[in-house]
Amino acid sequence: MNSVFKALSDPTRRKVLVLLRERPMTAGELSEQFPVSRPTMSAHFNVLKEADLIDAERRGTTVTYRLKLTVLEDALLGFAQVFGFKPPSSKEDEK
Amino acid sequence: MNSVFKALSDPTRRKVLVLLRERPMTAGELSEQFPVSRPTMSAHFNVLKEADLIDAERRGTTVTYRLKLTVLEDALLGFAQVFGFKPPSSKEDEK
DNA sequence: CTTTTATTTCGATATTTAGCTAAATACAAA
DNA sequence: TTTGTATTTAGCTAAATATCGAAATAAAAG
Repeated sequence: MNSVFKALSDPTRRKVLVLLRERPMTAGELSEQFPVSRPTMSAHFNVLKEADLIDAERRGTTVTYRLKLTVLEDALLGFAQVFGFKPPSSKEDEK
Repeated sequence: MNSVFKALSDPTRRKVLVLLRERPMTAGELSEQFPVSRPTMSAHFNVLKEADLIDAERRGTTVTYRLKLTVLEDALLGFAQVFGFKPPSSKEDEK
């Protein structure tokens, strides 16, 4: 859980997670969204992998990253629960 | 919000927040709970103050720190909501 | 006014982190 | 098998962070 919070402490990495929320994306696609070099992005992907927040699958020359939602959810909600936070009710819930 | 996640990235600081969840505590009381020096703890308190997660009140020679729950809640649940996490239903909720 | 107690600031050091460029690797295609 | 494309690794620097002991500050007590 420490590694998860460490991973979340960088805004670039948080944004990567948000992007992956929609669909898996390749290292290249992700890198395009940020004003930093590809090696730097690769290092960020590694931190996220170490924290088990994403996983990687190689297909030919490309590597596709996928969000591991449950790990993120457990860390975030687990910590939130310690403080007794209730989530805001969304429109979705009310349907 | 970046400063909040930065603040949460250190286990000592997360534990300080957990301790303050029960009641406000002085710098000294908090420091006793950790195997680091008082100056180091003071630096951690500063990071938490910068992130607006705690506030300080001086009474005589002691300084009492208090958790600012709403700031923590907004950051945590705000981020969780981006991912559509629903919090686990607690026994409390069901009462 | 001097001493004691609680806490913070200062100054130094060690470690970690984010970033870069250049080089290496892994495949696919020609 | 050479070339091209995608990505990672290596090696580096600069900046940020965590830590310490010693000194400074703030307030109360004697």
